[in-house]
Amino acid sequence: MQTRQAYAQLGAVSATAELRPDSESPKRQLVLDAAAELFMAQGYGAVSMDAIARAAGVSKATLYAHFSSKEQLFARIIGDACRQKIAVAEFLPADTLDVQAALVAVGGRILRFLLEDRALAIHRVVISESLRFPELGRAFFDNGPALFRQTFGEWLKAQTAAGRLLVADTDMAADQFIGLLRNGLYLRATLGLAHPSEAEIDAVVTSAVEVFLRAYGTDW
Amino acid sequence: MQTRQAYAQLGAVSATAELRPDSESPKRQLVLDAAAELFMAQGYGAVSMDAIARAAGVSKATLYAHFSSKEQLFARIIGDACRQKIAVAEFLPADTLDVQAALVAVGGRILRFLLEDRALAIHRVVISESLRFPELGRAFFDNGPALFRQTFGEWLKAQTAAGRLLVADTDMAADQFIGLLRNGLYLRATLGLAHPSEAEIDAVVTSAVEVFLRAYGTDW
DNA sequence: GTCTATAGAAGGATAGAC
DNA sequence: GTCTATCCTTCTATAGAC
Repeated sequence: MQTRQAYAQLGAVSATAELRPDSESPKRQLVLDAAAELFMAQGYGAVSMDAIARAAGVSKATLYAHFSSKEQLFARIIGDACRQKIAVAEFLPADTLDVQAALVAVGGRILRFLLEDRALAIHRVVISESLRFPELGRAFFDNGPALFRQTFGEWLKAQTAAGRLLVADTDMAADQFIGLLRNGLYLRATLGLAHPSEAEIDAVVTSAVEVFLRAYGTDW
Repeated sequence: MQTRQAYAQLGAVSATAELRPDSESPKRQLVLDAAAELFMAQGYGAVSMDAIARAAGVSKATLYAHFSSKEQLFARIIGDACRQKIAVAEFLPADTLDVQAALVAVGGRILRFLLEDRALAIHRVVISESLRFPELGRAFFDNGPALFRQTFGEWLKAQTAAGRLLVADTDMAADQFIGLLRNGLYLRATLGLAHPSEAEIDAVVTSAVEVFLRAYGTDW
């Protein structure tokens, strides 16, 4: 049985593989991995093709045999990363009676995902280079925040129909839920100032759900 | 009468001057202005010292006579920008009876400030370069979000003492208010995807205040 | 496909004249 | 202080051998 799996992406996750099972060339994959690592850690400008070739253990000529330019390689790497998925829907059970528990579960999942090193790196890179590569900003937004907003918005609508929530503007409410999660803690992590503790994360999630339910709950 | 003016900075605003009335050299100021413009528009890596000299109308040698390196010039420009102030306190009247109106006023002010081209540019640059220049991330955070959180948090505390709000954790609540404002609309602007309309801004502010008051108000 | 070697351009920084 | 001219390094990209 093939279950319908709804995914919503919020940034990216894990390696750059999988989307391309045609791993024809092993060296090609070495280049992709090395480039992903370097670009995400340091951004476009700070990484040279020499550095990528060195890290991948191939020559520059080989690198250029597979990718026609630095820009193309970068766009490919980050574009792919933006299309990686995070399973969110499975944290949104359609038949839950405990809305609060569901929100805490999905909120914790989202915030922890956003705080992962890789997600932070992609967020940084996309913001930095969205002017030079406008298609990346679009890919990131469409596959990340916009997709989540739709998935979560539909769940809010269903919960409202079931009488467990009172949400009129589901897009706005979904954005607000994210906003409540992605607060000062997240900003600090984005700026590389501090890795938040599990306790801090839990506190943010708990409080966010509380605020959200006071605004949109039926029994508060 | 010299009124006490509390300021909280959220990113930066306007030119890079003022902090340095010792505008000894006119050329020095030309360099600072040109560098600020270019760095904010394109980031550190994409801007060359040649380009700055050209835009400022001076030679590279003159540029290096005033600033010892590209890194130093960049850190100086962005560091100064992070210390620019936005007046927030004047939008937080201590004696207001209408909490909702006060929140709408300060919320609109904050969101519109954050959406200014210059504030967006600084936010982008600081995020991009916070790994290469850790002191910038710190300066931005301390002079921006952290300062606002303190100012706004104190106001929330006063309102709670006056019985007009019910806020226990003022830091958390202040962060949440910002988070409610800085949602999908802001992200879209950060990525250069769309300049939000005044109507959209107003809608976000209104809804944010509504949620905030349902969570922390006394008569909702 | 893969390598070594290098062309050709651009960038950061400086020397030396004025 | 300011300029012109230039050094040296690094970068992207490619030629040519294997």
